[in-house]
Amino acid sequence: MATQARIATRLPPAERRDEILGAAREVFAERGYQKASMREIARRAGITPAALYYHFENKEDLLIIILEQFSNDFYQSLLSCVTRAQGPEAALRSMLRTHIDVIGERRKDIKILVEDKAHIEGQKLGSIMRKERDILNLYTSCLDELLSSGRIPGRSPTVVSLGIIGMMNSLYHWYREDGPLGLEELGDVLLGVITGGVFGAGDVAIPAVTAD
Amino acid sequence: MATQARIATRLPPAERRDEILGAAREVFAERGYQKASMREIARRAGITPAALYYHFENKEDLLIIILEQFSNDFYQSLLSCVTRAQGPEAALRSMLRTHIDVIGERRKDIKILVEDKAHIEGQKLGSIMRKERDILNLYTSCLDELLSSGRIPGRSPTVVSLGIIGMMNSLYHWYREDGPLGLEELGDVLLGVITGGVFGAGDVAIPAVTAD
DNA sequence: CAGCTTACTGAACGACCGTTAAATTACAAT
DNA sequence: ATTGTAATTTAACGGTCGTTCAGTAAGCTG
Repeated sequence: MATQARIATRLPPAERRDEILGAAREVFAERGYQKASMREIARRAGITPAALYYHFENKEDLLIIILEQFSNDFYQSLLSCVTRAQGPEAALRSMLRTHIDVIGERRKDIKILVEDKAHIEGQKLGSIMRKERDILNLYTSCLDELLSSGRIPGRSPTVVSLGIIGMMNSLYHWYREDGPLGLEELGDVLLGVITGGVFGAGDVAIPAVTAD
Repeated sequence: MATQARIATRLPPAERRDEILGAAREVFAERGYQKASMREIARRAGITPAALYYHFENKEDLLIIILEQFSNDFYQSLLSCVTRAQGPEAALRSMLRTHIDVIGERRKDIKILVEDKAHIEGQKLGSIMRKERDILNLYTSCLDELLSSGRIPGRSPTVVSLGIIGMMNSLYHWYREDGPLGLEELGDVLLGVITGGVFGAGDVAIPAVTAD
């Protein structure tokens, strides 16, 4: 009811920026970018709409910063899987686990990335889509290696990667923290399907060299 | 430049309705429901914004009708796969193929369903989500049968189904009609991954009873 | 041709939106 | 205490949106 304190407690720009970005992430994820209003973002950040424009250029700027931040983090997480893993097979497994973890931890971000990236106009969209392409390439080069060493059948790595990413990302639609299955169990199931298929046993039954 | 003919040629309501729904489908798919304007829909339908309200209640009404139509069609297509197939395994394969075909033919509809259904408020949303649940159930009961007859490993059919649907639906994001691979080839790859997994041979290598 | 219904138009209303300019306050340094 | 500046507010502009309503033209019926 009360419209809060008359004036916002003054904050160093870095902190205020973070609070605004946090509020924007929430509102974007809840309402979608188009329906999200600057007034609502400001309200949640505890400041006036006009104050947003002291810290950011405009609404699209908020979206861009959120998505660049997230897609970079996401890429780095997956990259470190490849770096640390011994061989493409272990790398693939590690990436899938990490992918699921990231979606669990940052569901709002991935929803915004998938559903609202299209509303970015101009060159900034390119930079984000390039990062997405980089993520795709992490999967495809993994599959390329497995393919050329004859450990997987000859299917288009790009299409397989896109399919995998599609399945992983679909998690944000239906995963509920209070659901019957935890993230790890969901990971077991999806990882099993991707590695072994519906009819295969998944992790257990892979006729691979590097099985544990 | 020219704002078109002064007055729209008079049309029987059924035809006009279809034209409006077609225009709405296009604009919703291109811009997203929130950014789609009634003025733009009217422009493409060749009539005045006000005329929309002679045929439909409001903007949300357009969305609801489009999505109810599509989700019903979608459900019926998948249901007929189950009906016609002999046994759950053939049914699953048939459903996957049909799923891919539907996405190829009605990419706009599925995009609207996935991205904009959340903007429907009230009881109508329930009816659409119920149809989506029905679609999910077609997959899960298929997997249930396979599970209870011991032909697939014991993974949660619901989670597997959601994963499958997620992978299938992701097609609408990246499938391009003028891309290097046709829909059928994409279907081969995805069906292979789902049935046999990344490491398995897919269709070919299934140790199943009803193989063709 | 007259009259009635049906499909559509023209014009506007009120609401909300992103954004900006100028005024104002909070705070650190002096 | 005073000043200077950095952070925020107040107030408003221009624009677009969904929607409404009174009027108008089209086309069938007699």
